[in-house]
Amino acid sequence: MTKILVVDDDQDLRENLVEVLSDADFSPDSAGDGHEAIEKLASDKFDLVLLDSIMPGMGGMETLPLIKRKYPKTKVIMLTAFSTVDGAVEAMRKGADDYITKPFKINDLLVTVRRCLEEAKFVACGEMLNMDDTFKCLANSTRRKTLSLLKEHDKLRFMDITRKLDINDHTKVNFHLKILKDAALLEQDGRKYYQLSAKGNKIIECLGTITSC
Amino acid sequence: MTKILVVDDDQDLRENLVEVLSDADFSPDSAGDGHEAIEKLASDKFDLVLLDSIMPGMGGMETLPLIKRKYPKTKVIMLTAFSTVDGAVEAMRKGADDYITKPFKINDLLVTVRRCLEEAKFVACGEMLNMDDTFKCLANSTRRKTLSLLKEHDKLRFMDITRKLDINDHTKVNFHLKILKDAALLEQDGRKYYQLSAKGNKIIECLGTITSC
DNA sequence: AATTCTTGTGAAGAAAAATTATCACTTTTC
DNA sequence: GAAAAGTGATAATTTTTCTTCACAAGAATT
Repeated sequence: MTKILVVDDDQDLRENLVEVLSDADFSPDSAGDGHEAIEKLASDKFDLVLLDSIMPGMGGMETLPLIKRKYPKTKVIMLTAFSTVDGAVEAMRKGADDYITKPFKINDLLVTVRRCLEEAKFVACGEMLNMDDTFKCLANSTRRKTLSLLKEHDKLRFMDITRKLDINDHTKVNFHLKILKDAALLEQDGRKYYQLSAKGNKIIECLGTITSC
Repeated sequence: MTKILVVDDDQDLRENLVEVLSDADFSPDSAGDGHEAIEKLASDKFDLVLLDSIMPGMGGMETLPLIKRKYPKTKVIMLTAFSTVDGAVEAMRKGADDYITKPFKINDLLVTVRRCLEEAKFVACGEMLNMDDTFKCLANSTRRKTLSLLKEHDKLRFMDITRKLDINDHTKVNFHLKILKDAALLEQDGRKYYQLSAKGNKIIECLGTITSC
């Protein structure tokens, strides 16, 4: 059952939303401010949070980055009464997955909620890919260098890679290229040029972030 | 030199922005619509794109996802005359890094541009140096599980980890914990509780991103 | 107070996996 | 036809992981 946490200081709205979400076959819970939301999230796993941006105590704008840091997979939709473009942009920059202004039609909210969850599902299925191979691949510096070479020069041939890596034994490079290919981090086009796959590209992106800490 | 591409159908604004950006020590170029922008991006590497959302031909909203798919590292700031919350949210969802409504003060634009570029610099700076231990660490699924356990429950004791991993031989867990400690991904407090180090925390965050591609 | 159980740590050798070196071969290019 | 590019398989080597034993500190039990 998909669990949704409703965070709003307006008790009426909260109860109303909980009821609507229940009717829509979700499993909702609610919190009255940011602190309570953090507590609920710590004790229970939620798929999505509906977060009011302005609340007494800890508001949604402060809570949002905390939630996203600790539970990046949990989707967050911001709700707000006073809608400004700046506010919306700020919320999205802080990691909100969507943004809805009050008053809203229940149906619009449900549409947004479902869309968010669909995206989550899409992401989750990618997780099925065995990450083990991916990480095993990345454990080797020759292979990491190969990936970053291919990031820089979009396409390279076998011997180009060998020379750029400054490795005299070309069969050794071949060995590593095969492993990279098996992990689907790179692929070959018709002319035997090696290039990063979509997955390889993403990985390389993430590598940048990791490497800079 | 930081290269910026200004994409707007209004020639006056375009020339104006190019001049301002030049004065601010950037290296600007410009395009009159989405197609032209794509062409310029293909032939030249840009660090940032200022993209008008509404243009004859191909508008910014269509161009944005194309740019972001092909050049994920290139920052994109959307510019738009008719500002609606929905429009801003849509742009951010499509991968814009920021959003500015016209008319804007030149200074505000420069502030936004510089902030975007700072973030880019942070991501880009890392070369793959002495990350070897870190990646070797992550290559093992037991260790990855350990890290994510510690992400969930902030602190854990040795035997807690052993049981949660469902491993009967505790010395095996000890072996992996030592490796994690050596790689500075986790640390122990005075009461022998294991917890993620700052580095470990960052890695775990990245892990989330990697896992979802 | 002695002992038993649980927790926690370390280390050496065995087993498994990853990496390298070597050889053998095909295809492409000049 | 010779040189270079490219691929694959196998044995040797190195690294990683697992197993087993050994030991110490603290809590709980007798």
